[in-house]
Amino acid sequence: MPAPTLQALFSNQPVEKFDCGAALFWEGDDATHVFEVLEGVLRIFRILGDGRRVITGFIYPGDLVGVSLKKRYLYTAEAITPTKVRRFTRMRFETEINESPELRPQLFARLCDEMAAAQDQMVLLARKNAEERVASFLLMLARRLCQDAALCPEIELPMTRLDMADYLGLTIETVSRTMTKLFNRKIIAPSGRHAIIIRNMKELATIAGDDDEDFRPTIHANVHQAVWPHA
Amino acid sequence: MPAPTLQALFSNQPVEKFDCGAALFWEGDDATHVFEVLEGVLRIFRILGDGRRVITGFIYPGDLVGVSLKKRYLYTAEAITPTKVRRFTRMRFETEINESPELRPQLFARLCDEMAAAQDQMVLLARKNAEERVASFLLMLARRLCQDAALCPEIELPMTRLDMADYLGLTIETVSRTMTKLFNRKIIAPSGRHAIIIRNMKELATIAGDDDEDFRPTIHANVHQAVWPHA
DNA sequence: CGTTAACTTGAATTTTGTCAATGCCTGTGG
DNA sequence: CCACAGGCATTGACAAAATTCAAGTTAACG
Repeated sequence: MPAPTLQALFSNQPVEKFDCGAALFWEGDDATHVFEVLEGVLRIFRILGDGRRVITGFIYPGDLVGVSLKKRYLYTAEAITPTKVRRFTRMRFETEINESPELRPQLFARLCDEMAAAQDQMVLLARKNAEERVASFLLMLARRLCQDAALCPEIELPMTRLDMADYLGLTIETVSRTMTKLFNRKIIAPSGRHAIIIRNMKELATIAGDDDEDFRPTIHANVHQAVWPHA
Repeated sequence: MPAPTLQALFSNQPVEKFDCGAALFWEGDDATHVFEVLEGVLRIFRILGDGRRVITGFIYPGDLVGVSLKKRYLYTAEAITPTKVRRFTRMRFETEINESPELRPQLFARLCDEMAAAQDQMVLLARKNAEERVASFLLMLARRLCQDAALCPEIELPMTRLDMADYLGLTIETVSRTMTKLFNRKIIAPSGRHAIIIRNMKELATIAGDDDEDFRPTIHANVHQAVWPHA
């Protein structure tokens, strides 16, 4: 018996295909299934009452969708490219996880990664300007798409500019202008509309602010001394 | 033997006190312990290289801190008010969780709640304006501090305006101005500097956009048809 | 009761969003 | 294989929202 992994768990399930724009599930649907993505890219998003859309993540092959949830899905998952997935019922998935001491920590680790990504995104949305957001985004893709980013500077952007905007909390125009600026500064180069080449990874990282996001213990200590008066 | 709960798990650990401004741990520290908060309020935050601060959450009694993590803490946790906590070593905590089929789903549920909160926050930061952000924040506190919000309209705000600003992705001035507007419109009333009274919960919820954040399936279907040209 | 930090308010500036027009891929059909 | 249509992306001019800078005001604590 091979070492049980999350991938292996799904490997006997039939493969399903989704076309561009097709939804795996909708926000508010009963959370009945968990999916593993084999091929393709998905966007997961929520929509406010007046139509504003927020993309909370992009899903790539190897990722799971629909795990970290409640009774109902908290977001819609939609294919950006032709996509292949395998699925489990939620109940069966939970049983399998619960019964396997090997699988549990794997799932836990994934949730922690997801949480870490969510926090990075909160930092981006709360305090980074347009240029920093776009740079951070491109850098994240670069890191996700290949381990040694220096080796494969070409990055595919399967999502539209509108997707990027709704992920970065910007408008499509601001994303476009910011990309143009990065092109002009030779930090990236266009490679068709849906790919770029990173020409200056170091500079991109500097702009993104991913360089030295480090804490500086001596400083914080007395800066933010909040006082609780009604003790 | 009583039904095992996460609270009970900590109940034999000694109680530790932290003063205002004291840190339980720093971003980047080895993640050695998990904490349960008994009393007080904490802020958890990260700092960018140039000093910009992002508060990713406020922690109240009953919450756990330091769980959803990697080798190192991803954020600093600092007491906003005099705080009492109990702690476990991470290792011992993991063992206990792993050995208890009752505790595991409880922890899992908490992580899912945390993930859901993180997504709400991403929506807030990506697409809501200042007024919506502040209203959402006050509403969240109201819901957290008492079940039936109508019954206890007074809400304590132990954090400073700067804390609120760094949580909401705004400046301290914008938070102040927005609060003033809500005061003038009689939606909330000040109760000292560190508490408010909600005078019109319904209106506050409308402003926050928490009313009808519902999906409208018929609309999305063909709106965001991204195309993948390089198939 | 005075000192100091926190908060509020105002005016000017900057960034990003909005609206509108143009340009360019991409996929389709001749 | 090429021409064309339609969506997507880019660009520009203007408007709006939030930030920045600069005083003032208030409230907590010694």
